[in-house]
Amino acid sequence: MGHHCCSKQKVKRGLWSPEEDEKLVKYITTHGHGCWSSVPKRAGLQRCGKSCRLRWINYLRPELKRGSFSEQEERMIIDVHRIIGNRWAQIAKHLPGRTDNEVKNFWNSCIKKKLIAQGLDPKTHNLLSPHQSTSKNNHARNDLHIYQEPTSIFSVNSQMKDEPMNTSPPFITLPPPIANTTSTQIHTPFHEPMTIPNSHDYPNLAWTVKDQNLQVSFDFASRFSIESAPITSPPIIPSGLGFLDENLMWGSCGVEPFELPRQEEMLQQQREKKAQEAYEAEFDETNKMKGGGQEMQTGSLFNSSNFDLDFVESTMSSCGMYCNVSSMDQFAWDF
DNA sequence: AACCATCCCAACCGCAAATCC
DNA sequence: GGGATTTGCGGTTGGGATGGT
Repeated sequence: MGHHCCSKQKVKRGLWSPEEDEKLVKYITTHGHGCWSSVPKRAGLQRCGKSCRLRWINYLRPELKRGSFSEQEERMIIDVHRIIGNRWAQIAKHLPGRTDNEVKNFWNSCIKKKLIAQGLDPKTHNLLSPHQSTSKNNHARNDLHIYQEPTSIFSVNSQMKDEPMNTSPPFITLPPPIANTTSTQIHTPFHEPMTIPNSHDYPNLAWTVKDQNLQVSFDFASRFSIESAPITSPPIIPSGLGFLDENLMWGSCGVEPFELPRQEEMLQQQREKKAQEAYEAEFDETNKMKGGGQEMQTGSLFNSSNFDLDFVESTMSSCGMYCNVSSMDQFAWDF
């Protein structure tokens, strides 16, 4: 069984020796890695390029943080995993100095067990049914105050990921939003506490908003937010669309959950106004055509047969947001 | 002390996406 | 455009470390 990248050479496998580490570090710090498949030869190592890459990324990079995970890190992993599942590389991006492998190992060896002990299914974060969890486990759940009972939307999310797309996917249709009556202060890692309208109508709604510079997830149930990159452009959420991962989009309760950093405020207002105008203009022009002539009403459910998903994508992209709805079969839309 | 079971994590594997030519 | 190569990812494994008997 050979390696594609180095089938001719005989390659060493298994644990790396300190000498090999030294060679690799020395080579990469002076020359950079370049093409990984050429690294072993140039660095004088009898390894395959893939192995070198892995060793560097997971162990030798100077920016790596070693040692055990902090409580905040653990919490972050659980929170993000709840939304995006086993996407370790994505999760690791929220934890500076940690690798996907490290996060995955930590999950498998530690967090998974904790969740099970707390009566939660580590895959779905749903409560385990009584026959799945022991009485001892149920008892342990009493300690659990940070994990809310998981939401329907997460169940839907995981089902959609697991099921082939040619089956009829589960979906939710959100009722029309009710006027906001109260508001909630939430803390974000990137600016001062913000006020958002409460989401009483959709207490379990979660979403991820993405653009090139920002990825924020917000879960109304557990009230957390995360940041993966500095904000340099404003998040704009036209007409209350919410995202769950890049492939899933759900109508939201029609609130814009983010304020911008003060220094961005002016710029943001301009962008938002412009984007909103563009969006409205485009919508006015095309909604009848694209929407199959149907009147779009709050809470309407659309699918690929009566609505042009490209239109959604282009609309979102005109607002500077990344969105891939091609795998979606249907979604709800609030106006 | 010896044996065994379990845990943990570095490393491997196969696959898919991205990139190159 | 398409085959070859490279890169990146998630699942899995092997073996050393640790704990229990």
